[in-house]
Amino acid sequence: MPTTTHLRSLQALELAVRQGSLKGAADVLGITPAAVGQRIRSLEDYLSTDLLLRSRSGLRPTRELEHALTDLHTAFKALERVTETLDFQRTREIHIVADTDWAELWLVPKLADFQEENPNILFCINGIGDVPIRLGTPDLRIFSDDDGGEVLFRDLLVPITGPDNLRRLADWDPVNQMEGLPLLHLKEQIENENCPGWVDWFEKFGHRESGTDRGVHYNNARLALKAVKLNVGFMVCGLSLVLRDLQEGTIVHPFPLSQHLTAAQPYRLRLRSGAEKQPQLQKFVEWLMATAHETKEKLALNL
Amino acid sequence: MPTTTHLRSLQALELAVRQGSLKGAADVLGITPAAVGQRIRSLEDYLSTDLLLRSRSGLRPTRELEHALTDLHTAFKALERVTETLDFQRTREIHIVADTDWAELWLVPKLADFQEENPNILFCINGIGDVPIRLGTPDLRIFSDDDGGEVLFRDLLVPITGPDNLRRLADWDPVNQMEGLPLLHLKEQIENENCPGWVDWFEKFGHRESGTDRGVHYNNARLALKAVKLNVGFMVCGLSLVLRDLQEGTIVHPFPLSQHLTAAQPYRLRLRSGAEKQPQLQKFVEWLMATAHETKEKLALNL
DNA sequence: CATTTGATAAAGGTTTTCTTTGTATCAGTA
DNA sequence: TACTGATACAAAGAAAACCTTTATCAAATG
Repeated sequence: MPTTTHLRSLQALELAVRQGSLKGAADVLGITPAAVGQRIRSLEDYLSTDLLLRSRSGLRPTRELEHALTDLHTAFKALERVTETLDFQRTREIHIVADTDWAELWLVPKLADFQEENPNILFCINGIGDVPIRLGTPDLRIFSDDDGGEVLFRDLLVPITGPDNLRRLADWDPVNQMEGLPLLHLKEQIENENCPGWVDWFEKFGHRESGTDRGVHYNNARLALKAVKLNVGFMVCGLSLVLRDLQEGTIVHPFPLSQHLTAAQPYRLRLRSGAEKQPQLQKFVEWLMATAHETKEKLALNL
Repeated sequence: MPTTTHLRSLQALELAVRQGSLKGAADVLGITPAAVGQRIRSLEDYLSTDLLLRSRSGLRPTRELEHALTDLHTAFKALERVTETLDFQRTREIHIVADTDWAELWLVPKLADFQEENPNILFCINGIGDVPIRLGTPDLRIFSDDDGGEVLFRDLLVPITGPDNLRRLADWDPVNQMEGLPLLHLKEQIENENCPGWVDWFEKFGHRESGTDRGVHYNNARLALKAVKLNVGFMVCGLSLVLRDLQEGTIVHPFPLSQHLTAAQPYRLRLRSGAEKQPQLQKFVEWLMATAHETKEKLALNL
């Protein structure tokens, strides 16, 4: 009962014949041509028979090999079907459920970098992305709550507005500078005890006394931010979510950043159990932690 | 185009299902059950799906796996055929052509030790053995000539006889002790210039003057040795070939071993080119050199 | 209840396998 | 013919996969 050895050699061999070149096989396998050559040579040595007639312009199986070729193809075609059935490609996907604002304004803009490095990893974030949503536990959950998980960073909440609105401030009441100006609120800031907004900010830093809870309510930060950029008014927003906008000048912070509130909870990352063993998630989490760390440092600089 | 990874895991998986136990698969693969478990677990981790329902009494594939099982079997059955076609089993064989006497009296008796350690390696020595002879170059050639190759040891040639014959010596001519006693010759000793026999021995050490080339001729040492043990007469024989017989007392050397001739050439080992890369030959050559070294030292002790 | 058998876990070591780097060879082209 | 680009080959060191060992645990067996 001969148990097959040199499986990887056989795989390389089969591919090399199919592709007609070591290079071709190497590309498919995602390794170097030299490695493919070594795989095949090692089998040839083991059998002490030549299997491939090599030439620059294409390969040919030797007679020895030719007799085995049909079975060889059969085998690896079958294995490919196994591969598909067992859903190997799932291991190329990452499914994330996260705080909407954070996902839209922090994660997604930065994700392009990661995907450039890892074009084969597909994402599904809050149900949308490269691949359709799946049933079952997502790979990662990222929220600003106290349910545990690894801390990414704790956000700062600061007032922002469109650049044109700065002028209006200057002309205004010298004591209560914000009095009467249009406020934008996030639904969450109103409803959620732990999500500080204008009310808390005015309470702490002054600048306005009346109607601190009045103004337009937005369902999510992305829309509110859009409005801010159109100079609709003033909002209190996670600094981490708008660092780039501030840098680019599409929005401004009318008060010193020292006048900020601190988020009740940091953003935390929770990994589906078992997920830490999957290579694509290892990569992604590593990148995520590093990128979050960058943000954390930028926030610290602005204190 | 998903290229299949974890080939060995899939192999282990397939075998485990077929055998119904990790242990069974391990035995077939020639590795430990723990290793089989690891192979399969690594795939399960990679896919983050269970594939096998383990229990002491048998394994069952999970539903996930069940769908892939047909293809999995197809694949590895096909690979087995490939294996056979490419003649993997040749790599379990060692084909030796060697000096007949050396093979029969030195190699074969010692070979049992090696085969005990390596029960899967099959031998064909001078056309006979576990497997039939093959066309083409044998893996090893071992002869006492000057055609090059690695030296095993140089034999000493000494007179031997059956234990009962010693008494006859004692009663005999005090000067020419061997005069008139029955001599056994090997055909080679007569025909081959470089194969010293009685003629050369008497010439060098005396003990007999007439008819040193007379007596019975044998085609090979094994038969002659058999006759010696039956006290048929006296022969000159390679010491290495009869060390054990001397030790056991089934034969004796009537003269001090210092009265020996030296073989014209040592035994030399020549490996078929390319053979050094085959694992079974590496093992065997290593064993052979070590064992030959032992013999060499025993010969040196007897000088 | 003791024993045996088989699965599991962790640690450590070994072997494979891969990448890197540099060279040689061939086919097509100027 | 010399040049150029693509490919195969070789060797060495690095990385990853793989295996063994040892010990533990649980079910099956006597």
